[in-house]
Amino acid sequence: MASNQTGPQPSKITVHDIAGKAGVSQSTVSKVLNGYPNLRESTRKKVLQVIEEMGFVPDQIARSLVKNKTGTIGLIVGDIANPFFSETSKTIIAKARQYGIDVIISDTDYDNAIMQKSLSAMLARRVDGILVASVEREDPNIDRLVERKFPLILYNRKTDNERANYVVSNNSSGSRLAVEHLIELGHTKICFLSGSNKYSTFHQRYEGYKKTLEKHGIPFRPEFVYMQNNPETGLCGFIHDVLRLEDRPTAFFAATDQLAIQTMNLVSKMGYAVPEDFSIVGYDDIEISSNPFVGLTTVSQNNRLMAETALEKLLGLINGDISAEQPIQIVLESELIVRKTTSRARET
Amino acid sequence: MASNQTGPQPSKITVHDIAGKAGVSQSTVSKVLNGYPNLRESTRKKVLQVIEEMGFVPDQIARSLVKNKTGTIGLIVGDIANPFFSETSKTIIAKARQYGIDVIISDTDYDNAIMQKSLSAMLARRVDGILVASVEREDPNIDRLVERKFPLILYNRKTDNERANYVVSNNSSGSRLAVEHLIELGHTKICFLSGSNKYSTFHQRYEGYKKTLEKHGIPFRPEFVYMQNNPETGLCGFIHDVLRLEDRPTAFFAATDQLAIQTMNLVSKMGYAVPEDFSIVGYDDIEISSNPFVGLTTVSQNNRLMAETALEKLLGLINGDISAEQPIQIVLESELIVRKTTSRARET
DNA sequence: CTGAAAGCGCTTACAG
DNA sequence: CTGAAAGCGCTTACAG
Repeated sequence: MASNQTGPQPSKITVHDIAGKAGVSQSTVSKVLNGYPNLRESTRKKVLQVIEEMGFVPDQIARSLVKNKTGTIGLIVGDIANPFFSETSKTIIAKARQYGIDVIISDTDYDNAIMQKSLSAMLARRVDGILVASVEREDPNIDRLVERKFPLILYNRKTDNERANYVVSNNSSGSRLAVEHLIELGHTKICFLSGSNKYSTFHQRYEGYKKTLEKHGIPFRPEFVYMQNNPETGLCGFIHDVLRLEDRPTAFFAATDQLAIQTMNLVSKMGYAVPEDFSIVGYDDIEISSNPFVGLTTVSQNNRLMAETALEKLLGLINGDISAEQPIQIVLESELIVRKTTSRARET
Repeated sequence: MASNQTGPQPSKITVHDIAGKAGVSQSTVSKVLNGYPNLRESTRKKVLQVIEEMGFVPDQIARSLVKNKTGTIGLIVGDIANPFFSETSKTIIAKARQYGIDVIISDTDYDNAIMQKSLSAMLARRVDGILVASVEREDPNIDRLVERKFPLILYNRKTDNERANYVVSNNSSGSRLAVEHLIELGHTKICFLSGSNKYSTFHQRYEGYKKTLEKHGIPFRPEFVYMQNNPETGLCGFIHDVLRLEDRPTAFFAATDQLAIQTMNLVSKMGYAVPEDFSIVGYDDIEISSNPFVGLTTVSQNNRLMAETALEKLLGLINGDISAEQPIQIVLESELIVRKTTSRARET
């Protein structure tokens, strides 16, 4: 009976208190709480009334312990300040709330060590399932969860593990859309600007770029490819170098809107005009891109659908509506949005 | 002994299993887990080894139940897709992780009903404390928590409740910076564009705008103020109306970068140039604003500091390092960042 | 239709 | 230095 140091904290009222006031047993209170059917209507009423009067809210921690289910899921993103992640998180959080489930969020900053820690913290906290928005193509921690058949859905990026559940968009065909648009405009010297190959998204966008060139009989040129692990540092140097080439590019296809916008900034600082001197296509259709001041031509993924699908499948897995035997593997199509950063190539 | 429907889920290993293998009692295992000092070094070693071997991770749910502490906090934002909220969330999530505490996130979409539900869900889930990034000036649910002295820190926006803990920036002086900059450039006909008055941020920015005009002997004109509850809908109409006035404004001070950028778009569509025809100042310094294509002059809050301070204070409250007797009320200063959307007024 | 009892997986006095 | 026991706040068979 130590005095509570936080002061007049209304000392927790429990199912036991309700039972007392209502003149029933704990079990009965619990049964009304859980919608148990065979209860006399009058006792249900009475209990409900006392609960209301005392403002009782059952303790989810205790409930979780016995039910072996917490009503929480984990959400792991690469960078919540990146619009793609925050927009999909918003969808997931809103939808989860509708189902009464809470989300524990983690931001890995694309760091494997943090990913691992987040995963194990979430498991220790007994989340019912996990959504991962950014994995590398190889990730042993994810493999372990897949093997255990722990409810897990990767979205946006997937691992190479063939048994993993994922909801991604068709990055290869997205690239094809972008590159063919450029080709139709008469461009043949097209640079590819991208993030690291260790992510399936960039890997596939890169493959799509190469295949599309090949399909149209355009030679692939390694010196036209920028695919740094650290996309922020070297872009400026790359652009300068590639523009110094005798046979320089007339167009840039960036695997990311952020990269596309940086490129726009760089070339305008160098005195060039977009799209007059260079056509630029991005990928992602983040919010800024549609801003009239930017007007970036880009490949748009259906973020909302991706996030909703991922959550829906996860919940299905959790409550057993969906069998965990067959991996869930969903590929969404993307579309090209033509705005004002692309135009006909000057020299054909 | 029902067969587990999820299959070869490695049936949960407990402190009891560890105790068995290590030849000690549960209590002892628990003691090494909790760093209890008086233990023979050899038994500690032994237990640690078994834990390692079996890959045992203690169940946080069970631990939370008995410790009456969950190691989680709640984070409530108005709109995670808004850069201000996602950037501050990132800071909070990262810092919380360093302390080993998990964050349950909620996005209210500025809806009071969702706010209330989020709050009670978090309490039921027994979070150790709550951070709220967007409250209205009046909020009875918050008042109740304040009265109970539940660990709670408001940041960015605060309620009118004088006992509430908060970390905000000085919105009034931020406005003064913006308006005086415009006045120095020779502007006297300055519009104020803002979100709803029901938020302390906008309320104070509005007050700052009015006071600064007054201080400089410039008459306040109600027709120059746009302060809709729904900022997205009516801006276009307002701009058109105000520009049709005989004595029309030469500058716009927007209480939000988003509003400022929308205004830039609107007036450019109408054929005007910024800053030649109109000067525009924003508030927030979101990422796009520094983009060379936008180059918005704006008031910058120290988001990172605000978020860090809020979390730090919350943790202090939770572990009792900070007394809950005196409200924690911190006001951070902001600065003006002059870029290229403001210039000298044409007609003086 | 209702209640007594056991138990979820831990921790914490209390004894020894 | 270590263990037996009680308990955190619920739910769930099992009896009746």
